[in-house]
Amino acid sequence: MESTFTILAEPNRRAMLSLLATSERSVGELERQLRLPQPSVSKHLRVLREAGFVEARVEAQRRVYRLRPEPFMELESWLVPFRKFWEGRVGALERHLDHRYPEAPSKRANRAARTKGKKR
Amino acid sequence: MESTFTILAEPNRRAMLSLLATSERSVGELERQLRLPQPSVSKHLRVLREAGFVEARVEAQRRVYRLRPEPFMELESWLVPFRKFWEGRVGALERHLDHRYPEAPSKRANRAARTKGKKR
DNA sequence: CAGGTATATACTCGTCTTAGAATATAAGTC
DNA sequence: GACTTATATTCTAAGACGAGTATATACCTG
Repeated sequence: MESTFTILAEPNRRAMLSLLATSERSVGELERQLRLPQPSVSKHLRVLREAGFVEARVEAQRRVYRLRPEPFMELESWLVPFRKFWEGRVGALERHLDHRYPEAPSKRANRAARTKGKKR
Repeated sequence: MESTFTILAEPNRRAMLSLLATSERSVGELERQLRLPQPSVSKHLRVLREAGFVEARVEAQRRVYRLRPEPFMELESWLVPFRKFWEGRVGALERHLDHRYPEAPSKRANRAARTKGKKR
C-alpha cells in the first residue's frame, strides 16, 4: 500500500487526476489529451485505481475512469494539523511562488549572525 | 525544482513535518524522536528547506527548524478543484465500505498484483 | 471466426533516490 | 589550542520507478 503522496508524486498522474476532475474520461481520451503512450496511461491508471483515486466503468471495450473522493479527503485530513500555520497569512503563497519560480532561490533568511546569548 | 508531492512522498520527511507542526525542533531532537541516523535527518531537512517547507534558525551550534506555510498553501490550492467531489458527499467513505464497486472484470489478472520487492 | 479497436500486462533498461559510512565544518568549553 | 558537541556534506551501492517496446486480453462488427 503506497501512500497518497507517493501516488501524487508522479506528474502525469496528477495531470490525469486534473483531467478527471473536469469529467470522467476513457483511457484513450486520457492518452490523447496527455500525449502519453497508451501503456503508460494504463499503468498509471492502475496505480491510481489500486490507491483508490479512481474507479473504472466498463463500457463496451472502453474503460471510463472517474475520480473517487476518499484519497482526497485523506489528503485534506493530513493537512489539517498544518493549517494553523497559514491561516491569517494571506498573500504568503504568492510571495512564495514568486520566490520559487523566477530566478534563483535567494536566501531570504540571511541572518546567520546574531546568535542569541544562550549560555549554558 | 521538485514538486511539493515529491517532497512529501518520503515518509520520514512527513514524520519530520508532523513533529515540527507541534513545535520547532533542533536536528538532534528530530534525530532522537524519529530514531534516524543524523545524516539522514540533515539530508531530509535540506530537501525540506530547499523546497520551502522549513527554515532554520541558528542557535549556537544548533539549527532549530520550524515550518513555513507556503508549500502547505500550495497543496491546499491544488486540492481545490477536487473539493467538489467530496463536498456534499457526507458518508462517502461509509457507503464505499458497504457497497463494493465493481472492478474491471479481468478474472485472472487478479493475482497478487503489487507485491513489493520481488523480481530482480 | 476474422479483423479491428480498446485496454492491460510483461519485460528490460536507464535514472533517480535513499540509506549508510566516513568525513568535513562550525561553534562551544576547558 | 585541544577536545567535544552539533550539523552538514560527500561518496557509493542498492532498490524503486517510469518510459518504451512488445504482446496479451477483451469486446465489437461483419
